[in-house]
Amino acid sequence: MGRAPCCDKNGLKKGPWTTEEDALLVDYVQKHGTGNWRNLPKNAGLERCGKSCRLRWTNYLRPDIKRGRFSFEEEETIIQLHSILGNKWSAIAARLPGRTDNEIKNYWNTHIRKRLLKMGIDPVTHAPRIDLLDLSSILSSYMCNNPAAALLNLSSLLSSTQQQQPLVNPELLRLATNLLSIKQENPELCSQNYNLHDQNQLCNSQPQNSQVLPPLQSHDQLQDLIQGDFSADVAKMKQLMQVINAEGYSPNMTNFNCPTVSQENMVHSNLGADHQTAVCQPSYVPCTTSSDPTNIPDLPENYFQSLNYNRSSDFSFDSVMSTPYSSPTALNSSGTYINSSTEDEKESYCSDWLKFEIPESVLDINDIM
DNA sequence: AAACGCCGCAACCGCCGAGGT
DNA sequence: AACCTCGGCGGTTGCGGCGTT
Repeated sequence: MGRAPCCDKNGLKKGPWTTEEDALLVDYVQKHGTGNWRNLPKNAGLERCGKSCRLRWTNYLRPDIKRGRFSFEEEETIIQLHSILGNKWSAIAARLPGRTDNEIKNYWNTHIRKRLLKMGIDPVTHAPRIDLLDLSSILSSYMCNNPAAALLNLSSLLSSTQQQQPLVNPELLRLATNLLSIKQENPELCSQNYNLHDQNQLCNSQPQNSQVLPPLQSHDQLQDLIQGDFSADVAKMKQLMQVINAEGYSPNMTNFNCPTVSQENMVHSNLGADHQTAVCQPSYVPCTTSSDPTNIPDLPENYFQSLNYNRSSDFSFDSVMSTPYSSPTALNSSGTYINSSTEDEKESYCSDWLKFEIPESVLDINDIM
């Protein structure tokens, strides 16, 4: 079966449209309307395939097409809709008058996607990148004596790194694996030497009380048990945990099974084949626009909790992250994102466009569902 | 001024589902 | 049921413009 290629290799013209061709197409459509695209080029005197004509018309020549730069509101809408609809460009376009799916798709791929990546936000899931949160989840699971959860997190992390580009620094993964294996093999040791102290320190204490590291006698015992160069790993892990802890990195993060999506941000949708799919409803964290990097706007109480990181966090993400195909730009000490290119500077209203409410007129969830 | 590389966007490609015969 | 046409969609490509060296 299958169907013959629309554009066949029949000597039909391909490539950019000339103004003459545009004029012929516009003239024909204005007189006869669209429909039966296959016969249209012949009737209009065009040496193009119908598909090419249709695309040219819908993406470029249609009179109601709005051209030019996307407005702030349009960007907001696109991002929000994409978080719900995914790459359903036509569905997104249907809610943006004057914009075509192709245009939105291009704009997403060339601007928004890159910007989200730079901010450490996964443009697919609209959640903070897993390497920023899952590793911390593993670490906290470990430190809170929950090796099962830690292993679960770690295995999912490992499988994701095998399928795609590595999202997590392999060295840190190895470190986490090492610690987990120690804990598995010697639970009593770990509970003696880390758990008693660490559970208080990491799970129950306030950040400001967490500067003290666990006693180090465990270190020697660990080395006795583990042949090889593990001391550096322990030191690194301690250092990492100290940073996480001292900086108040998510004191509530010990039990998040879904580290990137809070319950209040879940929207139930029946998009796609699944009848009831939970979809992330993101609420992004604004960065600051002003030159003052400490100027963090007031936010709802649960704003940062929804992302599972603390407002005061300046956990050094870059130190944890490897750099997939598009490496995020470093956060500075106040969580402001540092843009380097002129284009980024030009578009550095990144702060506000990350926090928004979508107009109900644009997004009627009933429509989508 | 020329060469080079990057980026954005228009256009193409291949697949799918709906509907007709 | 099988086959075909058509419109539509998402992913990808390739070219032209622009900035940098």
